Amino acid sequence: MAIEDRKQREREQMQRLILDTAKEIFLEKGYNQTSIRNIADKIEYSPGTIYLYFKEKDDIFFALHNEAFGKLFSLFAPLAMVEEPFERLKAMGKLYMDFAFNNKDLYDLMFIMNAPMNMLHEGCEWKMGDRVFDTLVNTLSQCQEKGRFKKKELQALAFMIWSGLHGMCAIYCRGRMGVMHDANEKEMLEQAYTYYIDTLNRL
Amino acid sequence: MAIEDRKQREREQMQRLILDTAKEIFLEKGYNQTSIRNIADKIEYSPGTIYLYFKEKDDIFFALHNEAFGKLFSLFAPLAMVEEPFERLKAMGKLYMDFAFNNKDLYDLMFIMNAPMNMLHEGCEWKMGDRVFDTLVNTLSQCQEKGRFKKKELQALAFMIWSGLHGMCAIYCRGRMGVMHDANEKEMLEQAYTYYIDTLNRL
DNA sequence: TGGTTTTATGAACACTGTTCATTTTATTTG
DNA sequence: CAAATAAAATGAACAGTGTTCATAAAACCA
Repeated sequence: MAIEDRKQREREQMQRLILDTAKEIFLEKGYNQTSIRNIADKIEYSPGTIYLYFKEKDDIFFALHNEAFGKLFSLFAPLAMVEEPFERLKAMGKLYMDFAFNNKDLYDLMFIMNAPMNMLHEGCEWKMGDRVFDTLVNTLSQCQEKGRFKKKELQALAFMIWSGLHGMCAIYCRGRMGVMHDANEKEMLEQAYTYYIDTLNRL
Repeated sequence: MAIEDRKQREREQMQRLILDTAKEIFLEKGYNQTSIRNIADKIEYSPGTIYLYFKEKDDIFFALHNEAFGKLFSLFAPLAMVEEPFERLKAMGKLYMDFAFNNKDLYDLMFIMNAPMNMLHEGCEWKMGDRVFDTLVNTLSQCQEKGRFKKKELQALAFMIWSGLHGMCAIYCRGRMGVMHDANEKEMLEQAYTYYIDTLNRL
């Protein structure tokens, strides 16, 4: 039935419209200012309509969180070209940090905010996080095959390595870099990253 | 005038009552459930009264954030006993991580949430953060005097080292440890910490 | 005791997420 | 094409939020 197809298409268009508008407001004014009414106003529909397309507010943010991961994955794609696993690891870390620096609010939504995680009901896995983490674990595994990170348990090692990057990004995103009083944030992040790579190199 | 003293005392008692009650609700039901009305109900005052003792809601959370730092500092106090700076660094890291694990919500309030940071008006320093960071920088400086961390810029090094710890704590606090599917969270944090120390040792 | 200052109140304002009876629009049937 | 049915959109209503402020109560001073 062609009508059903169109209806499905219209439904997806409406969801897109809501998501795009929500993202726009979110990136401009933050999570709290992105209210159902603000979204509804902007797309010229009533608030109730939004609930015909998303079960609750954080469903919208979960969807945006998923799309933000899509953006990160597309940045990671060229990494497949890098043969040497440790070189790939270093490039991946740089891409990860640059992503956080250039997309502060998206990074926050993906790795810090509670909103999207509240949508994962009990025992339900965080697919996007898993995918990033698996990529890291695989790379580390290949590093290990080449003689690096000897006798290290991969999960814990990956967790530690991820934490190093996330820590810098999270401190940046949540405005705690002021402890380095005069320092320029970007320069500080870059210098810290070189030290970070230094530690991985010696591990 | 003795009456003024009493009034001042009563004022402080009221502030204490509000803070203690806010902390109680916060630790039990989280930030969002800690509303002015919930606090007012519990202490049997009207909502408006709270605004006679705190300018706004996040003023209360800024005060709680400060007191949480007090708790961390008191845990750090025994570190002064540890002569060897690198040993002190390791002990400090362990205390920091244990604090986060045992006081998830307080750690969140101190190092992740936006609420208390919003109270630091433009150009106003984050004293509590500064104090922790300075402690770290000093310890690293002493490590350097003993020949460790050669040719490393202290601020950036401290930032990187702090980030490693904060990353693990933040991933834990914000429920992103599920990527290590079966793993026990506490065990994982401990193993990652030993690897982390390993990296510092080789730096 | 009377007047003044301090403290407390709770209604009101402008928001929030969410629900649901009602109305409008679209599709199918007679 | 018109009537009946199904789908979609509405916006008022509910229970909540932070915050303000005119009013009322209490405490203090003369």
